[in-house]
Amino acid sequence: MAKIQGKKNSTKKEVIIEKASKLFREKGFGAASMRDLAENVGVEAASLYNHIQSKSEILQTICFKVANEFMTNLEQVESSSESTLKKMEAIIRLHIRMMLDQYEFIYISDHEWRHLPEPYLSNFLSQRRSYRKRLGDIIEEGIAKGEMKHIDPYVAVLIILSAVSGIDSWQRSRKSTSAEALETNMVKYLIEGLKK
Amino acid sequence: MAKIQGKKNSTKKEVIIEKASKLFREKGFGAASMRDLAENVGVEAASLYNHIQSKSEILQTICFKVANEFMTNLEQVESSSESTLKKMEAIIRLHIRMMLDQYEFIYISDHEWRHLPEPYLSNFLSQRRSYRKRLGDIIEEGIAKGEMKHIDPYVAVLIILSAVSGIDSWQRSRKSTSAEALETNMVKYLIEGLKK
DNA sequence: GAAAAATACTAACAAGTGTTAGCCGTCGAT
DNA sequence: ATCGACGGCTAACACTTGTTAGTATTTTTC
Repeated sequence: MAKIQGKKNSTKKEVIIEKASKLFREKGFGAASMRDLAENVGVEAASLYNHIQSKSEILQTICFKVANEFMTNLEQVESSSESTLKKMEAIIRLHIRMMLDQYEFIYISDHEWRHLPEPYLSNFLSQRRSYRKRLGDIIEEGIAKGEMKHIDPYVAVLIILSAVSGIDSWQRSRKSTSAEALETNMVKYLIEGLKK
Repeated sequence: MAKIQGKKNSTKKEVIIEKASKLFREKGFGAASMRDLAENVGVEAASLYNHIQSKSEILQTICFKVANEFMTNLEQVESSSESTLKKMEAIIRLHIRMMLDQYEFIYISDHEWRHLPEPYLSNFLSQRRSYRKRLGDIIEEGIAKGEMKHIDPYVAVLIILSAVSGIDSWQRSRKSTSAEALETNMVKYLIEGLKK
């Protein structure tokens, strides 16, 4: 029953989702067609439906895979016994690294979630809201403990998340700056801005 | 020859572009249809073509209007005789304010430029590259003059532009934080991260 | 090797896409 | 009063969309 198609030991469904993520990023979810996708997979459009149920199921899979991964990692950080600054640094580094090596998935989760059908859309947004809230709580704690400067936690979260998400416009022109330098400099900037 | 339709003294073409910007933001350029737009304007789809030439002409108009506005303001700042820190602060404040009161236009210019047809796409991207380069030059000068901490200028620009662009996800949930507080806190964070 | 399950294909659907042609009414200018 | 431009309308075009039915072909299981 299992199939070992594609390049490595991955389901055809996984291959489809991988190709789709590349396509969705390039053209946007709305402008990417199933016939486009089929051609990239090397198959006729109708054949895709033996592995997936609909176009938007692909989007759902990608968005929630990313959301869950971030959520899981946040819980791990939260339950650690580091300082609040170290916690934020860990989260920032994680975001940067995921952006670097799961670029396509994260880009789509960041930019194409608008096209999720209900009730997934509401679900996704509520998960996102919760994530940001919990990041804000860490910063609030950091301020209370005197480890961070007095700043609106929500604005700080906004800046941090937007900044790492902006790496997408670096991805193409990765000429001058290396990945390590990018991470180092970003952490420097973003953490210095928090420190008291 | 001029017509005084819409609400204020604005051309019908301007009304169309305004409605379109709202629609493109909500559904994305690809998913927004001309019939959708027509309905919002209060007219049949075909009638739109008495005022515009194509769907993508609308996108071009919006994208280049925004790009030119930013470019003009950058030139003004560049030619001033303020310190490099003041220059960056002025630019950041300008970005935030434009994001607040020209939200729809800027959002589209930020997120939907991918759908520009050539040669406008290349043109747009080159203008964007130039803008970032010149911002980076200001920061480089700030470092050389000892006003800013040693940081990769390109990364700093990336962070700043992404952060202000991220205000879009604030726009909807503008409950807790006021516009002034948002600006104050953002400037605080972003400038503190630069200062030596 | 036969039976069964999985997955490919072709053809087609109903709906929606941007856009054009051609027509008709409403104005302001001559 | 007439002309001509303007801007609205209806119909239609040529295509693309996501998706389904039905059938053939390949692959797995026994």
